[in-house]
Amino acid sequence: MSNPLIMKLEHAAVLNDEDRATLQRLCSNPQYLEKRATLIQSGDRPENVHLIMSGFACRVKYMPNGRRQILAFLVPGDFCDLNVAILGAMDHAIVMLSTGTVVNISQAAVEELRTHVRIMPALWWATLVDEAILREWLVNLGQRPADQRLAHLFCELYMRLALVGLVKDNAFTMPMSQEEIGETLGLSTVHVNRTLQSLRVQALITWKNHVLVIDNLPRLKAFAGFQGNYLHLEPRTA
Amino acid sequence: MSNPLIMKLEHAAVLNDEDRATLQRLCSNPQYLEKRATLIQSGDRPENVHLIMSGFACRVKYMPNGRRQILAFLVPGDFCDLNVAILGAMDHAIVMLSTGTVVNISQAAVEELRTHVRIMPALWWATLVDEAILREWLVNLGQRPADQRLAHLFCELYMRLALVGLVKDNAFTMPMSQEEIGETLGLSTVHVNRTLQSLRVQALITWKNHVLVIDNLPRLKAFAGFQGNYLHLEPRTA
DNA sequence: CGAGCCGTTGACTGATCTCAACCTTTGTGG
DNA sequence: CCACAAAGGTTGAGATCAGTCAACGGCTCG
Repeated sequence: MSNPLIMKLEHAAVLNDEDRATLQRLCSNPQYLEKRATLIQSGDRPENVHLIMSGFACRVKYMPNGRRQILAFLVPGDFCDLNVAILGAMDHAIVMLSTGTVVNISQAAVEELRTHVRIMPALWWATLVDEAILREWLVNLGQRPADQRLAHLFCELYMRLALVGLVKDNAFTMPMSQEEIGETLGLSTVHVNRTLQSLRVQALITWKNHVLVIDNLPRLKAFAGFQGNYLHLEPRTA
Repeated sequence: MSNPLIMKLEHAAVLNDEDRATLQRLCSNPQYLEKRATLIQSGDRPENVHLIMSGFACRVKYMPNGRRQILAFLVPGDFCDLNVAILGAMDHAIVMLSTGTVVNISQAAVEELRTHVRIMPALWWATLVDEAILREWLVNLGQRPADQRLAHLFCELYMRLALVGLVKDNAFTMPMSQEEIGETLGLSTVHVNRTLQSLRVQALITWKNHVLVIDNLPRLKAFAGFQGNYLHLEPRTA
């Protein structure tokens, strides 16, 4: 057993066994979902909160011209819409990028969760880290050329997936297509393809069968200009 | 008297006179700041929370090559670092884009503020709207060409500034330079300049002496593909 | 009156996009 | 087990949006 939510929140707060049990109890009854399944539509006022247990999902906005922009990757341990009750309605959709499992948590259970003194700040920490990631993605689109943009995304995923135990032998599963990477980074599919080849030629990455291997993470980080502080993983001194 | 913080939060929650008095009390003793003054450095663990009362500031990340990406505009009524205590350290800086006034609020006062049942959710609403704006900026950089990108930014500023009473006769103050707009939208200064001229020629905007006039907002919105729902200003039905 | 910042313009370069074709892998039904 | 279709990956050629460099003009402020 290894619960990605618990693994993630352990980085935000010191939890005790009771906290862990509370969180574990939430995660029963996961629901199986296919790739491309829409978890939440833009405009929805979901009654349940969704938590990714396995597989990848993404936040996405659809444009009038038929294109779309992927706004975030949601990996195991990530909430999709924890705070939607505060905002009222979703301003974007949530879509699966792979098959996966998701648990539905009622608003009442979320409210109950927020009464736990160590869990509540950890949940807000997760929300604020999501926002910090969003800021770094803006830097990525605004300032970095395509090759560094790809490399930076890979570094971030490496760090985030390592956090929940999904990196093994410097490798992790990348279920999304090149088109979806393009929709994430504001690049055309063709250019993503050529850029990936360039990264492979430079021996910065290997990508085959939806598995990404990063043999030399420091080198990839240097290439991308990756500074991981925005993930706020350093133990925080009181 | 018109307090931008109160005006803004009235859109998030129903406040009573006591709430308004509490908020008003916070905003005494504003500090005057020059353009380009750094409010907070990246890495700081501020003891005080900063609230913009007049003028513009921005969130910004500096790149190793000397460039920078502006991540958000902070306008009157916006908090700079309301939740920094949860994250531990700032992952970006806050810099003034114009002269302005800012109030410093101690962490203790913020904690006290969060005990008010109507104010607390309004503060989280403000944080989540900031995140929603960030998502839309990502769409802006990832999907829209330069002219629509500029137009979209102007539409958003119009809406946000109208909220705090800073739009008069379809016009508002735009204190930032073209270079700073470029740093915001991931465009070169030269290209911002040419794109602005193009918008002027199309009679979509007028910009002179740091005042932006939008005579026909619906037309500008249509041009930009602006959908304001991400600002979450609609009155929320319970 | 000069310095410096900001805005403007022209010429050239280059990163990325589009379109279109073709190849490879995967999944499915016969 | 094969045949085919569909999806995803790859390649080439040409177009274009946006960047760079460099010069110049006009304010503003000391």
